[in-house]
Amino acid sequence: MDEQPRLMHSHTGVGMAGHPGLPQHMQEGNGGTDGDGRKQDIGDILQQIMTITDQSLDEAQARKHALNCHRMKPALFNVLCEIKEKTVLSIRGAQEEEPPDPQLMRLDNMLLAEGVSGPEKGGGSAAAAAAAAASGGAGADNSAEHSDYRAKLSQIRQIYHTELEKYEQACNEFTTHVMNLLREQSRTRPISPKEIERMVNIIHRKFSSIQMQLKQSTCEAVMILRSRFLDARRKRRNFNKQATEILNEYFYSHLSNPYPSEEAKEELAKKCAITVAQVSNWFGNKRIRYKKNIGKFQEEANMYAARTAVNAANASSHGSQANSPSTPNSAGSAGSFNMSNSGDLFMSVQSLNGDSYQGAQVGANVQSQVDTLRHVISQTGGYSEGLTANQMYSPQGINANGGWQDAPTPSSVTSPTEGPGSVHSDTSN
DNA sequence: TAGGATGATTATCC
DNA sequence: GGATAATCATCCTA
Repeated sequence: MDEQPRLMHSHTGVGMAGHPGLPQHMQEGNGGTDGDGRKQDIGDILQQIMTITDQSLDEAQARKHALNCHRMKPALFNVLCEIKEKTVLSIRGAQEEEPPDPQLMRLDNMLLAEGVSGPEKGGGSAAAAAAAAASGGAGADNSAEHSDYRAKLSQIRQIYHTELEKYEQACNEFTTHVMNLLREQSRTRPISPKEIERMVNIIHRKFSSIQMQLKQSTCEAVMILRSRFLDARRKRRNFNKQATEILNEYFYSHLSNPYPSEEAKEELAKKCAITVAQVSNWFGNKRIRYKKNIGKFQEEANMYAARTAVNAANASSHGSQANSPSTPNSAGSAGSFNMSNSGDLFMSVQSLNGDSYQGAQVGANVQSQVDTLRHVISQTGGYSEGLTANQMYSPQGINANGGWQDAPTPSSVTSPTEGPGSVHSDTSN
């Protein structure tokens, strides 16, 4: 009991005496005989607390009960809470104000953008659509992959939400448990609501770090899925025969300047049921491959030239249809465009095997040219540089530098046609 | 199954 | 920004 005055002094020195937040009955304890009595009470309580650990369990329990029932306990408890709050918590509180984790924000944003978190809006169909658009592929072919992507994304979303729910549930349970424990303990030691709140925050932070791992894993899964989906765009499908023929017809009919305008590309794309980007790709590939191996493409060129000639012959034999003829494409060709202004197609025509176009409708004059040219070609081994005005087929569009000659870019696939029989070369013209 | 054909992608140039 | 050239990846056919 010798220590009692020292202890009291110590505590009052910290914040009891004259403390603005001190309860009225405690403040009154600074003077008077009643005050001396209360001091004695508080000293008593503190002494009991100090010695409680030295006692046996039963004794301690009994002492705890006695302390809990002590008439000065609430007052002392409040003071201790206040002291605690003003020292430890105020310091920690300042440190707790942390900015939001940028990594977590990135993950959240990504999950939101991919349609994994946030309200369900088609299971990330927007992302899939964007990916499909980026691929430039035709919609029909992508639809299967698209739905597959959505299904897998939906699966990821479901797993994510299930796990997230589990985490949240566990977090809530644990928080409740800890809060109950603290409330229980707050009967015997000063635990303020603020401290409990702080503890809850700590728990939430711990669980949110676990959630971040979940979010990270989910993001990785989405990225893998996305990359696989985008890789799928490399899986190409050959264009159908009809589309290839339409493109080839245009290419060989504009051989001197095989650079379709945007309009022409759009129209070709529409006719071929492919995208404009695919048309551009096709022409890019065709130009380079044609230039690299003209000889190889000669037969093909001849074939398309023949078709044009047939077209011309048809036009000729069926009277003047100069204003609206269409290229007699291969059977079943859905769309065709005028090849008339396509004089690159040589003065006359040649069939590869002689049987690809020799229909009854071929005009006699054309047939005659065919025969003549077939002869010439057979003598020259195909393409002959010696051919001049009546070149069957020549890489006339390519200049000495390996580039294409300058020629007006056709403004449209359906360019105005020339009169029947005007199958000629741009260069010769 | 090998090899050519072909659509797509990428780096580079103008 | 569009064209070219090289290359990749897949399709197709003998």
